[in-house]
Amino acid sequence: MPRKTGSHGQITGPRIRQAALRLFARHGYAAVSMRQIAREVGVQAGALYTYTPDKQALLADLLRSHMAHLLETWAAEQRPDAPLDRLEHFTRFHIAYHLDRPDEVFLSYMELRNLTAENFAEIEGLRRAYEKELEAILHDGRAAGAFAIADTRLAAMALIAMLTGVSTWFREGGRLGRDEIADLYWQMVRGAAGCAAGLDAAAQGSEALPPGPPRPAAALLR
Amino acid sequence: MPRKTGSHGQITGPRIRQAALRLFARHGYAAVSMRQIAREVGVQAGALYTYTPDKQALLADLLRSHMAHLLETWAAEQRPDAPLDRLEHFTRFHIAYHLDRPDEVFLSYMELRNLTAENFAEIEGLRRAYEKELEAILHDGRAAGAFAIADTRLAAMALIAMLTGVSTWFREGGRLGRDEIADLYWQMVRGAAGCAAGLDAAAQGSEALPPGPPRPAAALLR
DNA sequence: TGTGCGCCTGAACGGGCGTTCAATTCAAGC
DNA sequence: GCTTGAATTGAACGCCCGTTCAGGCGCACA
Repeated sequence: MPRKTGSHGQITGPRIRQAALRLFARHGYAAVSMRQIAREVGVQAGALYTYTPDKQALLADLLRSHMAHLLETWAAEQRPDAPLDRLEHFTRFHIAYHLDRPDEVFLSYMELRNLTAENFAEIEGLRRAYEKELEAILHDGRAAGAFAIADTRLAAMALIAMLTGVSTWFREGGRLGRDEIADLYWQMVRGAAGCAAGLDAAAQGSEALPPGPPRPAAALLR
Repeated sequence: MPRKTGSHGQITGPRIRQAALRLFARHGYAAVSMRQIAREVGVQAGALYTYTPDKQALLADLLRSHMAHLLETWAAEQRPDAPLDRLEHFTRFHIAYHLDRPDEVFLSYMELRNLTAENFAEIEGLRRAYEKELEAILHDGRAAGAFAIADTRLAAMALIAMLTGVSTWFREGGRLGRDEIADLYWQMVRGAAGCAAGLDAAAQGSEALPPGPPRPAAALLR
């Protein structure tokens, strides 16, 4: 069983996945060819098939491992007990995780439709599991009287959509830093959850950034 | 100038746009061929080029007319004066408009990256204009002391992301009706804006759908 | 009834697609 | 230094792509 140390297999495999992730996220699954991916890796197109059975499996693997890693990372977090703290924890975790992985996030939201039915069902299941994590927080918090939420399922979908949206406009080095953004989103999430402390804290927030003088709203983000 | 009444030009043109919209939204711009569009219309591929200079212009036209129509429709709305009413009006308008046009919405969010730089700049400008409409509401409302919003630009992006997200999970005939959905989203928007009346109304909302007994959260939407 | 033209066909163009595979390279183990 | 087998090449397969264009059809007008 020769050829172990000098073997490129341990290197080329990840490089292919990395190149595919970048290109799929930038141009879309259907618009990227296997030859483009191979060129990015510095290899001929045929070599890709040592590492993936086909293009579809390459996409499915990327989405599956992104969702699995998200769930694992979330599961490994230390969780607070109080309803409000749990919600804040989820909010800040979600934003930080998504800001760190713009390509993965983009891919996971855009390319679900390019999965075969079987792969779609699997990835969709992982996404549901993540949504259920937030829904459980909302549900428990409501039962404890901490949140005023009429429908926890819809609220979970709405909040995740709001939070994930950050990665569509965030640019490194833009007007707002990561911590600032997390603070601002948390303020809105708290309010949307109808939590009792929301108003006071929001008032504090708008003191920190005074509401009176209309700051120039044009030269904004990106 | 013969051939007027029996001319198919008035029919085929719109049919091409309609077919392209449906197919682009379902499968993605890059994954749909001109031949597929033509087949859907019942015509040969070459005939498409009587109505569009190329595939890119077809996409750009669809996105441009969607955004333009959105802005026109919004401009034609009767607008209330009070900050809270303005925000509610925008919220319900946005949800109703987007629920009625799932394909257009999907396309406008997914295919921006497939536009040429020139087309992208134009469509992006229209989208900015729409975002500015919400931002103005938030800005004025904050100045009037009705909202507790630290950053109106971020808040506008966050709220639009949240509201637009409805079209990713809404299915006709699902668990929640349109009016119910609009009510629930409005409740969350009001809270996120930190508006003073938010808490009371949210409490009312969770009376209407009692928070106590954990309703089955599984057989949910779609 | 003939003419003009809007509309559409159907074939063709050059090129890129996903995938396969025999042949080659080359380092590790014997 | 020979064997072995993983890694990779490069050519080939059949197919579909976006786009062009000469030609023909059929209706409104003269």
